[in-house]
Amino acid sequence: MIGSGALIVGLNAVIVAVDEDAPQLLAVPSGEGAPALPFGPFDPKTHRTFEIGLREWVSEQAQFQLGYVEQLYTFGDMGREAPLAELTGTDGARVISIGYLALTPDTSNPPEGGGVWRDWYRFFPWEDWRIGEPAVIAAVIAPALRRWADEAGSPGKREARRDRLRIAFGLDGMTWNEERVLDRYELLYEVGLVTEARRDRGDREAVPAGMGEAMASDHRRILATAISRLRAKVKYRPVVFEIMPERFTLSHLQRVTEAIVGYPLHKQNFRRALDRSGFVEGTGRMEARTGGRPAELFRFRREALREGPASGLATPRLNQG
Amino acid sequence: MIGSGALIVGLNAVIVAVDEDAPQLLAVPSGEGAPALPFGPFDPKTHRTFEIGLREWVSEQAQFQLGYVEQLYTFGDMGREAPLAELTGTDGARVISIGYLALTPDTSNPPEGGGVWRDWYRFFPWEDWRIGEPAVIAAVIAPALRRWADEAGSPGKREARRDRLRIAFGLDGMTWNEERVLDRYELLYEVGLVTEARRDRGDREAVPAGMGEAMASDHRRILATAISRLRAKVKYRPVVFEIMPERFTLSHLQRVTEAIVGYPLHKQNFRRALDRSGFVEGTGRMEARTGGRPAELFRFRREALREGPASGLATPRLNQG
DNA sequence: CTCCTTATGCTCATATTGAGCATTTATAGG
DNA sequence: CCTATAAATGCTCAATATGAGCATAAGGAG
Repeated sequence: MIGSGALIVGLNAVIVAVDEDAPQLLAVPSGEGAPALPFGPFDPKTHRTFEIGLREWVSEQAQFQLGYVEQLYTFGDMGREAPLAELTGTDGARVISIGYLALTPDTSNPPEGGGVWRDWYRFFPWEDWRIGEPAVIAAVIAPALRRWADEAGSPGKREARRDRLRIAFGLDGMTWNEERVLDRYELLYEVGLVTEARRDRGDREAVPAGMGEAMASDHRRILATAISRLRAKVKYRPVVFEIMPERFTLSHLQRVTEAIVGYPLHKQNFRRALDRSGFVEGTGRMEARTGGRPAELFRFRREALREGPASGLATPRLNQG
Repeated sequence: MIGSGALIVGLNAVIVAVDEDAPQLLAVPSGEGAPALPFGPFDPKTHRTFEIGLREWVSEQAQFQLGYVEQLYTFGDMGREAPLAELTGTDGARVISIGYLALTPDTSNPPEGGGVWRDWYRFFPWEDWRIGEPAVIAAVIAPALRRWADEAGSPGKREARRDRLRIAFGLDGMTWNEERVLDRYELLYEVGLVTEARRDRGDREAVPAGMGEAMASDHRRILATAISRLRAKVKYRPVVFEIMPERFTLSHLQRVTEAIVGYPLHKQNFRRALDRSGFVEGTGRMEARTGGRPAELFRFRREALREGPASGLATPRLNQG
């Protein structure tokens, strides 16, 4: 056990794969029961860089090679450690976590080490707009947030709170911005609508139903950061292909993209833009689909990265439900 | 002195202001002579969050309040510490730096603590395309990079190196992407064209002229990260206003934006887009300019943040020299 | 009073987007 | 073999957004 005042640097990985259409996240069990993100200590003596350290313990623990890896953010607020103590075996020390986003096309093998793949929308039900606005927003979130805004001390604060919730959740005619995943989570935390918020202040009362599954420590915040980053990134870098199999149909690519951004896309326009981007090329082979005309199998053209200026996939929103 | 094996977490701030038109950076002297970024240790006992810690020592050391602050990246590669030892008084310990970008409109007072404002292009001459392609690219960088590519062991590696330099520097007809500041710096470091690269491997031979001023430790890399981030961010968030004075002319705003992105903008189109964005409003007051028709003074409409979906300034490139 | 300089206004041709309609090509069931 | 269905693809059209440039307006300096 390490005494208080000490500083521990850990690495947390949000490992994302995709199972046909749902975005999947590698979760490991934690002592408390709430799922956690894979966590590994950073050892300054043996790890030359963070990324090397990360790849090393992931491949050790989960028997699993990471492909694309990107640093997200470093989390170090006081108060993170208590819930982590059990998980990391460090008691009282300040724990800093460097969060990483990792993408892999490899979802087949349920990885070793007790990890399981979990649909990320299980933790963020309000983020999935693929089949329209999630009911929990109108039923639970919006009313609770408005109540919270009304309770503010001064008229000025009330206005500030109202602005904040309108921007975060696209209420009152403002448009929903799918990239504000972290803003929304932090707002819900502050208002006390997610389990972690109550747990962290010792309140054992349950939150309303539909607010998603809690995670250990501040891992849900880290996941929110990862989703925000990934949703932004698909639009300016062809990262989706890091989680696609070698060959895929355009519909599959669309389903995966939709799963990431969280809203339905206009099929024809998605294809038109994809076509212009030059990111994919047909293989001539067909997929033996279920029902309907067979689709051609495409593959990612890595060369495209060298050609144009770096851009990602267009995500033409499909309006109307 | 702290023994090796220990881990120190520090905070580095890239503090940016703008002096009429040049982007300015707060630099402090380091023991070696090369300028450094302000650095402060992170104390887990007293700092509740990184950001609080950062603001605290900056205001203490530089007598100076930070406005906008954003975490950039956490740097921890082995080998950073040697050059830092002198600067931080820690010898042999592994030093991790959490880099922050801070913006302030306050450039007037040369801050306390020995810091000075420095034009950031002094460290990155090849990044300033405001008056056309910097001569050093064709004269020094491109030939050296091509030589490096030709020296690669296998044809495959040669091609990979060629691709890399073409993408990074927009050679051979590829377009220059102003956001790849970090890619370019890392490439130059790898090739040994910047002083830091040679210093870090004990080579005392000078680099070619025109490759910019070196900084302490890996601070130039941190600065490159900051510039990359800021160049990307101005396009999707109205962050420029964080370094503008309360009132400004549209030309001034344009000059500052140009200074950040590093290329000239098409004036009329810049204004048209700005106008549509609703970010600014005229104040009716005029600036007593030097030469030419007086310009109206504008101010940032903070309310605009609440209105549309979050976007930044359009940066319509002005083509032709 | 004229020229120079910078601020502003406007126009036009060309992409890019957002929405939908129309065809083509399999599979499943009489 | 013929027909209804389900997808995959192809195309069209109007509404915007973007890239370039011409034209005017308004001070200050000879």
